[in-house]
Amino acid sequence: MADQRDAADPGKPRVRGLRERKKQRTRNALLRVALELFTTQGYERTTVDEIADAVDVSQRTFFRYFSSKEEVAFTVVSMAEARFLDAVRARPADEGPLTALRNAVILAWDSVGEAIEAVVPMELHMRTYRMIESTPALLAVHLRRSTEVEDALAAVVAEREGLDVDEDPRPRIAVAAFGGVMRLTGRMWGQREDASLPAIRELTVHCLDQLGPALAGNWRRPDGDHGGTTGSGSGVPDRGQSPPHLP
Amino acid sequence: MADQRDAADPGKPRVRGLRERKKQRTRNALLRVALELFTTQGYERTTVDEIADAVDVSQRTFFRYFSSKEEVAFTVVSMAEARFLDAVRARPADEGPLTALRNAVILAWDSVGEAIEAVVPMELHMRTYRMIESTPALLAVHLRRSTEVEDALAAVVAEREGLDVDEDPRPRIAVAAFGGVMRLTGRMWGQREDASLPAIRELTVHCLDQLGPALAGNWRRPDGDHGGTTGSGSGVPDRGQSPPHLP
DNA sequence: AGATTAGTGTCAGTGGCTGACACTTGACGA
DNA sequence: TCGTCAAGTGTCAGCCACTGACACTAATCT
Repeated sequence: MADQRDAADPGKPRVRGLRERKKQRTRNALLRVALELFTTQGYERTTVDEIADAVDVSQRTFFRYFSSKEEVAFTVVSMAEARFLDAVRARPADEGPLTALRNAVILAWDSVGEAIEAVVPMELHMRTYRMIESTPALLAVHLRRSTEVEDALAAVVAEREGLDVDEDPRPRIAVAAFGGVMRLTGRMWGQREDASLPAIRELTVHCLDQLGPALAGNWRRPDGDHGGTTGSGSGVPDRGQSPPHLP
Repeated sequence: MADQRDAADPGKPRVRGLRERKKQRTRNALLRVALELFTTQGYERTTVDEIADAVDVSQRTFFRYFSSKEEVAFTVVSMAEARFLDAVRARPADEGPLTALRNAVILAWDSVGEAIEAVVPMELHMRTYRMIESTPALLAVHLRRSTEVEDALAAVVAEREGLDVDEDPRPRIAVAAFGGVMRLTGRMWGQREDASLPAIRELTVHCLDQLGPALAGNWRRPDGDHGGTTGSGSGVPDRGQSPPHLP
């Protein structure tokens, strides 16, 4: 989104005026205080007035920095999402869709880690993530935001494969399945003790590796492996006809 | 949820008192008026006062029937979800997970249709669904509700297969992938002209049938048709190793 | 008919969020 | 250096979703 450096910019004086710095400081203070309060008292039990008072600005000012109470909760998550999207776009064109997604998500964790740490301590972000997952109102928004990412993702995948997103449903379907697994991963991450970067990566890989098997026929035989899961009309009623006994 | 008939109850006098009937009438009036206003003026531009006034009750009364403005928008959707869950539970035990889900969703549409029509005209419900999909605040809630359904679904699937939902991730993953496709289907339905029951069924089947292929290796070959879509490790990257060149 | 109680209206108050307007304080040219 | 300009902020008034408390009306029960 907003890039730090300007066109004519030598060394690294990212200061660009007192005004700018003050703004940055206020914004960051609001962000940290908000997340701190959210994660300790709970999201609903924290009022915007409280956050504003703690930073010693008016409520009105809070809303000039963040368009809503929700937005501040997702500030850091947004950054991570943007990084991931970039990572997918950077994948070599010869990788298949799911391979590219998979590799991107694995690699992105590092870059994401840095970016986060530059704004809030990693530990605070993890607490925030857990809070989002366990607060219904925020979880709802989180899921909607995720589908927006998935939309962008589908567009990228479609272009890589030379398809039209609105013609061929496969990009969207693949991304939807992938997204489902990623959300599940996120949830498991939130419940875990070990939230280190390697652990996250491993968990991600583990879950993604089971996407294929999970969709294969029956699971009772350890590795029964039937040809077509749903595609080939093996155990499936043909063409949506012949509904077995009505209820 | 609330069942209509009592223990000792002959013919079909579902009246059980004037009070009860009045309540039912008020609730239904609030529901219809709300959906009508939402779909014509938009959700955000409709105030609870407006709804209450139109039914000639106080705002306070509205909130005694519906715990929030959102809830009234999802009343009918809830019913449909409940029907679908029942349909899955009713599937014979010998069907595989995805087959059962697929057959259930196909069959459920009929039963769902009746149930809806008993409360609001089908046409109003369809407009409502479109509104939910196109109103960010409602879409968010819709997605969260969907994941709750998916959770219940995962539990059912796990039990059918004799697995523990918290041990084996496959039920959740399969349901997540399925859910992703269903959400996509819902979205496509909302955008379509033809919203008839057969059309919905066909669309559903079509999308579900592509879940397997979409996850299979590469799509550039028109019908590479790998025997085991994803089950056989054909197009799927091998075991999560070898992340290509680091950034 | 009278006692009971479910259902409702009224009122006052909280919290998220917005528009309008006046004031303070960095930025910048003369 | 000083005044001008405008960005950033505080204050105030107000809308809307939602809630608790309490009094009142009317269906139900005895």
